[in-house]
Amino acid sequence: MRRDDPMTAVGQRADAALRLHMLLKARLVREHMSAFYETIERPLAPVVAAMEDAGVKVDRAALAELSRDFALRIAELERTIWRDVGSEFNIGSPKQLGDVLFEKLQLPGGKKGKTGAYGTDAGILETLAPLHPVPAQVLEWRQLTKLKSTYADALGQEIDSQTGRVHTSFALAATATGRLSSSEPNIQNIPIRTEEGRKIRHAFVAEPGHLLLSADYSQIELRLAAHVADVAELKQAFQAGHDIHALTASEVFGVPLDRMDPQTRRRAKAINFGIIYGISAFGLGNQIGVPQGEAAAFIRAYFERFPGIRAYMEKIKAEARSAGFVETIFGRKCFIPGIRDANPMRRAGAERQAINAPLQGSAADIIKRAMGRLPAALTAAGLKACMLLQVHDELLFETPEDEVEATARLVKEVMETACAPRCELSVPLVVETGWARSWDEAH
DNA sequence: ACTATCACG
DNA sequence: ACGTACGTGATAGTA
Repeated sequence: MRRDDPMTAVGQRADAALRLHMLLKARLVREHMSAFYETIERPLAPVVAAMEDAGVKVDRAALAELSRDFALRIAELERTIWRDVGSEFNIGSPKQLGDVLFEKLQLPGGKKGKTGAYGTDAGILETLAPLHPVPAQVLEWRQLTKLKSTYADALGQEIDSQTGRVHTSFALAATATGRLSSSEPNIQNIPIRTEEGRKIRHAFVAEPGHLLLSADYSQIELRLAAHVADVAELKQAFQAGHDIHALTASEVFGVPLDRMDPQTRRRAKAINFGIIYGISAFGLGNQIGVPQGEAAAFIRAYFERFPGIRAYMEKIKAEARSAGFVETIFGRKCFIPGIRDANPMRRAGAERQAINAPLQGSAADIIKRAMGRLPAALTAAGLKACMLLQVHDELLFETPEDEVEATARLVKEVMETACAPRCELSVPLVVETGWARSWDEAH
């Protein structure tokens, strides 16, 4: 474009967008991704735009009260920690904390990382907790400062003073697997796992006369693993609605189902997570607190019971090596850049990505497909529900109180049949729904 | 700008 | 011997 071209700035932008469109469309055709794009991605854009525009109501006063409560408890913990250490220091400085724990208090632990700093993350502090009161106090201090700074304070600043709502930005093409991401503020990492954290989630509420409806896929990635690896026993367990972690525990550890204990089931659950992540003995051992050798034995036992899973992992790694990418059930390509790396460690990391990406990515395809269909389905049913948020395997709606049950039934149906008719699964998808005035109670 | 940490699925 | 669980984003400290 010449500088003296009479075209306006707006016209130049439109021209650039048109050229970019032609370029990208040609690439979609060349790579046979047009149908995928038109089915999954393009219908999603207006849906996500409407979600961003709608926002979600957050109780500013509740967050402010939490902030004050957290501040008091943080200050008290700070005094206790300083007293037990015998000096004042910045607890939020990993450097100073490392010096305190491993030099001043002489707790056992080593340097690590290329920076030569002491590690002080939650796993390490948990290991040290039986030896001294300070590590557990620091863990609680960290939890409360996280909740205060990231959620009670920063999230509170994002609330629109007119509407009382927060409006996130969803990125549709930011991740390697096809998931959405959320930022400014990120509403895909709102606390839920601890009682204190749930107090934050409790501040996400419905307008008067309305309810928040949550619908989430149950164990979707594990179901997809059973499907793509074609493991008869796992598929049957999902078809029968059995407890999959208990079944895994029974098979791997030889404990009869009617005598299953929580500890054994918890280990099996960690193994199942490991399968989705592209399991390693180090990672599993670290997660469940057993030596790497013991974890390796668990993995061997698992593969003996479910040889189809191992076969699938070998197949998908070979596919990634030859093509440089793996595919989801709807045909999305997930590129695996390090798969031919000469460095064994980096290559192993890429192999875990190759195992995980089709599972995480297929789950992303499925929920995107459901999201693309839901607005029209709701309208056709005469329901006024508004889709607000997506958190990877969960959708959150705001509905008039008297429509919530009908909406829940419709949403569940659309989500559970999201694969049809293009790619039928050999395992059922199950969606659980719940509703309440607040997001935490809707679960 | 980078690192460590931690919130979520 | 090495040193890793998969995918994100926000905050505070460090340099």
